[in-house]
Amino acid sequence: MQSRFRLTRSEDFKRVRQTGKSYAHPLAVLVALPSASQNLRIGVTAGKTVGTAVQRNRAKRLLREALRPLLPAIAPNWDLILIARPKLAATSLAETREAVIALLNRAKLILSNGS
RNA sequence: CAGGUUGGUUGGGCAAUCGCGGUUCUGCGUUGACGGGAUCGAGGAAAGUCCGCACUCCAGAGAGCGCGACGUCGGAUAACAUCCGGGGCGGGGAACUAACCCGCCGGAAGAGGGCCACAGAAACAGACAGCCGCAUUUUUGCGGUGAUGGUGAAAAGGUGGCGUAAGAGACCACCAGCAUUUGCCGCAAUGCAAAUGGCUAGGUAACCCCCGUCGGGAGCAAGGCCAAGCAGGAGCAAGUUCGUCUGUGGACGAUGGGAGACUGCUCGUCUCCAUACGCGCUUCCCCCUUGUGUGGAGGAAGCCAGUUCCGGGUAGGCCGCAACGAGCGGCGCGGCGACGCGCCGCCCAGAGAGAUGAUUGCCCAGAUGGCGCAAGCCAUUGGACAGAAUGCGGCUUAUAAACCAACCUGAGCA
RNA sequence: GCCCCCAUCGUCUAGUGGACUAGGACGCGGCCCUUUCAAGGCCACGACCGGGGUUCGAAUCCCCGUGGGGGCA
Repeated sequence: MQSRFRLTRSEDFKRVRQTGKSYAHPLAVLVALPSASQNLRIGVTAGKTVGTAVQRNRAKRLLREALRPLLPAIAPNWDLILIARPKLAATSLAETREAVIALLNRAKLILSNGS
């Protein structure tokens, strides 16, 4: 996921967190908000409750890697935030991917149900 | 060979595919939220933020006070509380003890103050018991005594003698310790030796303090710059005349005026403003009136004018800031060493919600199990602590395991 | 990232100039009182964040670590 498709500005995060709709999962939380722009933007975040810097980076990399093959199937015009939870640092990529797919399905953001 | 100790190095390797960040080059019937190539991309601790610097801003005539840090000697260094080499004391390490390791280091004689609970007579000096002398009403008073008892973490140098009423460095010998002087090795601390002195001086300065050295304060969210806007501030400046039309409110034109921009200046050109002042609008006060701020009269204050300049702070963007450095690697020289000097070569992460990940194969340590006398073979498993954010030098803390070198002790062989 | 502060029973705190077997309140447990409950009374349990050091002696002083909190024009 290239950086221009990420959420970067602090106020964007604030807006999505405050006005978006959130979906919870034991491993992560998804917050979604329809956006005015034509493109999908995704922010991945891990707070201090996840653990040390190594564990936070690990959690964010897992979420990005789990998200990467799903990107073409996700509906555009959305701003998304994925928030890591403490258990995520100790899980595998396959479990993370299942969690992300489940969250996206619940938010009805996956366009083609091919996979 | 066994055991122990210290120092150093590494911190899995190679390959393939997909993906990410920086720099740079580049392609185009499609200049894109486009594509392609090259190259670089975490650590020994990046961590804790405990010290020291660089750098930046603020303050400041100079100096001092205060506060803080440090304190054996010599050296290294940009600097340090760090490092190297030496010294002293205490502790650990085979209950002694080797290599070696750990901690501490000015001053309590030489300024002064404070504290030393409980116990004990007494904590730096005041006699509880005991001993001795004198007096005495025979059980007390006065005096001497730190040699004895017990207390305590600490009790007036120790042993022996002489001496005495009893005792005491009061005196003597030896020992321990202190100060001064001299000599020797050493740059020095220190050590060794001798002489002399007074014979004794408790501990605590990680209590205040004294002496010496150093430090102005804050920290890259420092700090600098930029576009737009806002808060705010400052300057300048009014209402000319004439004509036409008219619905009498005004509109248009001309002339002149004001402010500004362009320019080095003038001319010139351009933009904006004004002749909005009335039966005006807003608020307040007061009077009359009304079902009612319903209607009316009066008074006060404000508005009906713009334009130019200056101009924040936060958020945003750029710089600081990632390629020239207390830089890295190699070689040589000097030094016991920390380190320094010279030559050659190299350019080596840099974001700004934060780039290193995923999958697969082979190999390398390691662990477990099985087979084997052994070398070894097979299977399964499996890679510590941990992620740069202004940079650097240290310290401290976390860390699976491997390799190399040196030293010590013991045993054996030559 | 940079810079500060704090840590004492389950909770809130006192003690910080060394003497402590660490005090108090609420809570918890037991007993008494009451017909019972509450209130009250008595008793008990219960802590110096961890490790080193200085000192005769450390909650206190010094160093290192751990955890928590706060600030940054």
